[in-house]
Amino acid sequence: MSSPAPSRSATSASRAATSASRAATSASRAATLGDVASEAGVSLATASRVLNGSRPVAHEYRRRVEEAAERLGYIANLSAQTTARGTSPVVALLVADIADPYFGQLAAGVTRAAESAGLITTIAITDRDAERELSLVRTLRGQRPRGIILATSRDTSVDPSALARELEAATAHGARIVTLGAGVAGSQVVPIDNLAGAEALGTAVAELGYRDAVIIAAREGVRTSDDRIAGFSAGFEAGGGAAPRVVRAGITRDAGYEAAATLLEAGLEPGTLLFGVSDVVAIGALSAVRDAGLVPGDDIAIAGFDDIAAGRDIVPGITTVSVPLEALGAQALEAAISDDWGGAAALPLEVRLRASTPRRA
Amino acid sequence: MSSPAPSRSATSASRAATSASRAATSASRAATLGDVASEAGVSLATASRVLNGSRPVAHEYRRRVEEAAERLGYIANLSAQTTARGTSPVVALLVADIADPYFGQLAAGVTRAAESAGLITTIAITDRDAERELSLVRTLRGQRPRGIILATSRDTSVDPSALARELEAATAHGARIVTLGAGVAGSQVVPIDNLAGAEALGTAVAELGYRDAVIIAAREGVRTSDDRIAGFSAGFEAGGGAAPRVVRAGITRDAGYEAAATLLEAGLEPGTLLFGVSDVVAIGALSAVRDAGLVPGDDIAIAGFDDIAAGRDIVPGITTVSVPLEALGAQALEAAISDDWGGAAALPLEVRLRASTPRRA
DNA sequence: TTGTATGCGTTATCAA
DNA sequence: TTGATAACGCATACAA
Repeated sequence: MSSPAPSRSATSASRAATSASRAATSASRAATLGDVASEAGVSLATASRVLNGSRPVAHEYRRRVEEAAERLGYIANLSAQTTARGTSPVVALLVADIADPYFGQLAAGVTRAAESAGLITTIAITDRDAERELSLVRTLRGQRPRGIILATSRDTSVDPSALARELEAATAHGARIVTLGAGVAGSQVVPIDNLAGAEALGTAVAELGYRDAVIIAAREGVRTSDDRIAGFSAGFEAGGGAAPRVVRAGITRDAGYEAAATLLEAGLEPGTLLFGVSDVVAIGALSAVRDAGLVPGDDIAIAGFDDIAAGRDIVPGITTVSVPLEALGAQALEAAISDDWGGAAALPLEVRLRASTPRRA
Repeated sequence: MSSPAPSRSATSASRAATSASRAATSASRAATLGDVASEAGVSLATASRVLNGSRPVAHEYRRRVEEAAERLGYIANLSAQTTARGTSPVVALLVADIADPYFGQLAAGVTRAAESAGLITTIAITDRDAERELSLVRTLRGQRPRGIILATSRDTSVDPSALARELEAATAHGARIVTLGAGVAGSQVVPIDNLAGAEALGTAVAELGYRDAVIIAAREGVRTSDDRIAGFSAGFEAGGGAAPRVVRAGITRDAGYEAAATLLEAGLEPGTLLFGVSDVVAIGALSAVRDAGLVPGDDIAIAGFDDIAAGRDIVPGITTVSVPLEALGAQALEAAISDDWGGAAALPLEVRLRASTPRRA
């Protein structure tokens, strides 16, 4: 240990020392491409070429640059790269509420696909507020993202022109706009056939013998909600059910709970079906039914939409329509980055009949 | 309509025309600060000063610049700003799995706080893979984020030095590192007192009369899991319970389900308590108990940890320890951006006794 | 108060 | 193949 290092390793030893002292004072400054170049004794251009593999570089130089970069812990400055290249490796994702499992699963799909495409995902939350969405798109536009994925509620009661303008501007920046579900002008859309799915559900529960249904939905204008109302009603009536009554509550678990509780207080015919326009709503409703001392399924039936993972552990199992959230997220990313995205057929949604809607005697 | 425009508005009319044609051909190029400056007839510097309000600018110029920016739909290029300023308005968030409600709630807390601080959140998923985490930190480092928040499992069986080096490098770039829960070298830590919380839980259930418990946990080395095991065991034994057996499964709902199913097949004494180290695990276990034809709570008791929102609708209610996820996320963001973050006391975790652990006769 | 000029870290063009 | 050097879009020190 006290013997001098063999001369062969003298160089690397001194380099290690350099690197160590660098690390010690490293709170100072991050290594730049210039640092790498001079450390390697080559020009800036050559270093750049090695590190992003654009053009051929002699083996020796390549090696020296790579070693220097390694030694310095060099990582390219993304912002500088972006300004120089004029294109950034980020996709922006707008969701209504990331704590909602629906959007969580969606985000997982987007993020996973993005990462495997070497892209970075930026996420923003609209809290279901159209103004907020607008301002967020505006902000995100500053990033010059490769794509913007809108997984937020379309609200038909809000003038879409402001958003459209903003999105058009983003398009001018080279971003590709993708909307999930109900599309928006000038965007590619990854369709979700809420109408057909809800109709199939309506038909299925009518076939089970239900004749009275109340739909717990979002305020009028929320596209997804409205489509599911329309689809369900059509299917339900076609199957012999009465026209469902619609209660405007909201699209959260608590909204579902409150709405159902209120309905129950006002008196609800046993055998009535409560259809929550999303699983979280249905789950809330189910809890309200139980808390009212009734048996969900037997006394009051429940159905939802989405088939979120969290629903698996609810008892009774909730009848719902499965939506392949992660796959849709991946599809959205695909649409956002591929040059020749021919559009996609809506992925099939499947009705899942479970114990929350037993066959009526 | 066919009459000529009054001369007063000629200018603005022609500008409108210009702007319109711009919009028409707008797929071409995004407006830059230079465009705004020349449109307003001022220098680049003046335009810049107006738009980021740094220094005083004459009213007239200010107005012209603002109007020009508005007309052109100008939004500053964030990358260019970042390279020029040397600091970026982004914080990076690393989570194990964004589809997991635990991380979803956490992410919501971080993102909300970030937005209200004018920051953009970048999100990445480690899938609980330490190597992946390392490479993600490396990638994110390229963004020169203001802060990096690690909400991923610390794994004591993995050599932390590589990650530490990477984080140190990020620090050199000016990023502040924040870890949630078990800290990592060189980072600020937003503590989660898993040990104390679990101990309180162990004590509480022992007090309820439980004497036998099995802990369903992650593989050895996952810090959060290990802490909860240790804490629970200590509390349980202190309260008179037998030393709990530990089953290594995983920290997902399915892992909880499988582990519990296996345990039940092998035979489990009635009155045994199953403690899942997180609610998702406990929820899975609860379903397994039910699927085995037993009554969760009465036959086999269940307890979890986290008090995730999705647990509210599970029946029986799951005894757990509440962790203020959103608040912790907000706290983490605070730590990541404030210059004088003095550290924080661990937020109090509270035991919530529910029907899944009835008092034993 | 305004404008000029320089710099930020990269990439890409053009000679050599 | 390599190296100067001019962009990229913006911020800012300095001069006017």
